[in-house]
Amino acid sequence: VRVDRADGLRIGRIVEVEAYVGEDDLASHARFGRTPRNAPMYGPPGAAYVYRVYGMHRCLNVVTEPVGRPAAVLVRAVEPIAGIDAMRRARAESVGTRRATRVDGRDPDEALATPAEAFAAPAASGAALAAHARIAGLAPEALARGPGLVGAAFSVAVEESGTDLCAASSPLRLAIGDTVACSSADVMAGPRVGIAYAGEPWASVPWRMWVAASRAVSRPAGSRGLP
DNA sequence: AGTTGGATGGTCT
DNA sequence: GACCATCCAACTG
Repeated sequence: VRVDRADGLRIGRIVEVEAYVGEDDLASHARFGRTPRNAPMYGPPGAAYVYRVYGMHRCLNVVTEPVGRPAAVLVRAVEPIAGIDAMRRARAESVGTRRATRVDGRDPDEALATPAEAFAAPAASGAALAAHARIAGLAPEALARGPGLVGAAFSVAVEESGTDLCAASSPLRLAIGDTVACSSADVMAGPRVGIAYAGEPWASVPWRMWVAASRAVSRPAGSRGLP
């Protein structure tokens, strides 16, 4: 995946995904049929489906099936390759604006006007400064190690939902990388995360897949620190 | 190292 | 009005 934003190019290798296929998949956003939000899932493959979760995080999906059959793959983790500083700034901005709002009671748009200011955050609260320092110290593999973190690191916007990820003119797109190489033996599969509500068989079907050797794969809460 | 609760607002019943 | 395809900080031990 690669994104061309104002502050430069960011590129990463997708190392973890989850598949959501069809309206009968009770874990899928398409389980209620077509709605304004999930409409891109019913559109042409290769498009983005971006949605907001828990009121704050953005998740990036890739539409995968022909028109009329709703399906998408959630990008759960990305191994940064280029634009790592920009990813750090984007991560700090997303956390910094939230903390500035909550802690200082300031308007987020005024509190941290630019990504650079967000990263430096000289006027931010102690809590915001701590968050920025933490992100500055993260290993590159930890910058997009989770679906919400991918959205933050690549500054994915819900307004980009439905855009073509395969067009060279798109700021956000998929591209064939240098290290495509991955035999099926290098890829592990297991149940999808955070969808227990769907019930069986959907809660257990092994449609989460990840590159076994990658250190950028997400970890369950409680074992999130770098080894 | 593992668990818990808070943030936060669109989306769908 | 309830529910999240989540992350983080603060807490326990």
